[in-house]
Amino acid sequence: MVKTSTLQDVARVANVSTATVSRTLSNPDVVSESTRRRVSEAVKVTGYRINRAARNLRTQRSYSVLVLLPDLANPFFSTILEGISSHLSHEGYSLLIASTKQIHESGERLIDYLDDVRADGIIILDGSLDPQVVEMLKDAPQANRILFACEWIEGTKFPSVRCQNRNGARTAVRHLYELDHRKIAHVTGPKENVLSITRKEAFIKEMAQLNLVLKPEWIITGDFSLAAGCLAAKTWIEFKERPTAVFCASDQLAIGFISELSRHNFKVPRDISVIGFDDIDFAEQFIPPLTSIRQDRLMIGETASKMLMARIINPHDDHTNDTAILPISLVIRESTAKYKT
Amino acid sequence: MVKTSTLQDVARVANVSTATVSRTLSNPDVVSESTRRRVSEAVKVTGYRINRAARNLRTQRSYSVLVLLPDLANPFFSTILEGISSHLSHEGYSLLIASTKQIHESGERLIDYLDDVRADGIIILDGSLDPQVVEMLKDAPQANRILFACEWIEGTKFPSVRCQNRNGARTAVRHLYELDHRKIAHVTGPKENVLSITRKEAFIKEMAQLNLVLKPEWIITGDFSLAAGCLAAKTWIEFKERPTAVFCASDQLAIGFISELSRHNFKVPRDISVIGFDDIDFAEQFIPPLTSIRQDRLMIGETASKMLMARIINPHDDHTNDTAILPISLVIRESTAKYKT
DNA sequence: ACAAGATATGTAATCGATTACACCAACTGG
DNA sequence: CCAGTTGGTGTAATCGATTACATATCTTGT
Repeated sequence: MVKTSTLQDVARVANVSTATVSRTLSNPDVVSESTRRRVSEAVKVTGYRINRAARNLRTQRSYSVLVLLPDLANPFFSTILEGISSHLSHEGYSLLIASTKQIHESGERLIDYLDDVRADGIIILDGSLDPQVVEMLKDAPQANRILFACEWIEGTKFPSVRCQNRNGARTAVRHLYELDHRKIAHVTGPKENVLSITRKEAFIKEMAQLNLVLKPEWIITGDFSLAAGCLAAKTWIEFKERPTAVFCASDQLAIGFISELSRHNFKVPRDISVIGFDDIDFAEQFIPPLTSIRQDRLMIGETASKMLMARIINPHDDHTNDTAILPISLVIRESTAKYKT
Repeated sequence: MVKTSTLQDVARVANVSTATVSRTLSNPDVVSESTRRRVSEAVKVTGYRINRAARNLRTQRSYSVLVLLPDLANPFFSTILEGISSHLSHEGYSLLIASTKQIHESGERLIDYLDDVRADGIIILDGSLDPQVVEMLKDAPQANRILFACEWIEGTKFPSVRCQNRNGARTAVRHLYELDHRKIAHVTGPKENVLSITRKEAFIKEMAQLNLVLKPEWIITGDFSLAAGCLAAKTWIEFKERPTAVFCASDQLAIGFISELSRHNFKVPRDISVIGFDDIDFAEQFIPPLTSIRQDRLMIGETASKMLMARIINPHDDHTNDTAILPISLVIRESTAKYKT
């Protein structure tokens, strides 16, 4: 450990008290012009750097936010993180990361992060968290420093940031409908997942709205992954009556689906039109470039960070049920095409 | 802020001093069996949670490690993070994340992160950091708590974890050679990047070794991105004499390359064999599935974390020039094929 | 039976920043 | 000319865990 200079050192050099130095740094308006100059000079001379542990202890805050992901290795989250990170660092906050897997393994309780003065708030990007864990959080007084992003937990009061999932599903179906598709399948995310459920419901509703026939087997349960997309493709191939289009609940599913088809010499969009959800980076570069429902992940991250920050800084305002729902957009590329009989 | 119980509270309940409680928790062997039981009981009753800020202040450590990335949104890094994260959390350490972009923007100096007692160590995943910034680090006494992973900075003594970059390039060229390719191009990463340079040099050397002709224009400068891959493809199309195979310095380059070709009705591997580097998740699902040089990113992360931890815990051992070089492997898929005249 | 060591525990200083409170000087208005 | 206000600064307590040192009790060997 290397000795760095402390407030005391600065105070000595500037010939003022530590209180004055502290004030100068955190609230410059209350000190006189001349003191401000002397202190600034002293800070420069001594190379003073604040000791965060000391400040954290005294103020009972950590000036950092924890983000929980189900799986760090999933590229879907990285842009969201980028959004969170840039806003936090702008506010002088640090970003802590943990995966929910590890939380379970290590037996730590989520609330501990808040109790420990390790994090001032938590952003959860995993709606499939153990309900038991969430239950414990719900009534805790610290619960107002927790926020869900992308996913959320139905029936709880935690604030959340998400995209227009229903509208996304509706838009996808409409797009296919306008391309003259009438037999449309859907590959879902994980069975219990809120996103899966929301998108599936909206899909079914829109199909009904448009008076389209929807055979039950055309809804194929997946799990957002490439592998599940491959499986779904195999299912599609086996159908006697094949839908001419499919709405996949994630781009990864769509990409897996198309890959598997091409292994069996089917072509997209010649044999089937495929639309994904998310518009991940690869969607554009995939062959064929993937038509998708775009979520602005950077904005999701930023919005989440801003909302959480507001709650941290102003804990007594009533933020109950704050929910931000961000717009989606349809990005038309080459995996969908006019249906030709 | 919610009042949580402190060491004092536990001490009162267990009817011992705070010193004893502290010892019981951090060094159970030195207290008697009966005290241990009483304290454990008291901890349970009071719901005691350690206050990290207090411990950090007293011990002058933060029990956290900072990882610096050039770009959080790049999926290449996420698996490495997963590896780091799982090891750190296992050791009771927290993971802080920041992107080097922000470092530059905010004008913060790297060393500040260490001084602030915000991090006990730093893992840098960005070899293209401003040399000036690195220069400042070099002679600092805290320098032994910095480690590079994947990338590194030539000529400095910082320890690093990386893969066999030379061997990777050599293996790629060999693979193409064995498929009877004789005219082989190379798309590089960013000009100044150590990885680019290392792989390029190894590429050139191996071409010479095999007595292959290498026209200067066959080495196309890129930057690891999808977009650069597209550009490189355009360059290839323009060649009067087209190489029959290309070694791309990253999978993203390779995927961009192939995508662009297919937009111009070229087919891989019919018209050209393409091999990438990294073996990212998408490589397998791409069409055609990508032949690539595989790096075990999980292991890179874990190894980096372990090495750094050793230095943090045992700062006086001499770790100078520690370098771990992890093996690569050739993953043959369908983007490379026998050359047919 | 007693010195010397081992074992278990308590006392209190300490890490470094923040901030309530006290204080003083300078100014204002009647 | 003085009470009251304002602005600027200092004093010292405080946040909660760790740990050097002191103390007390118990072994053990001779």
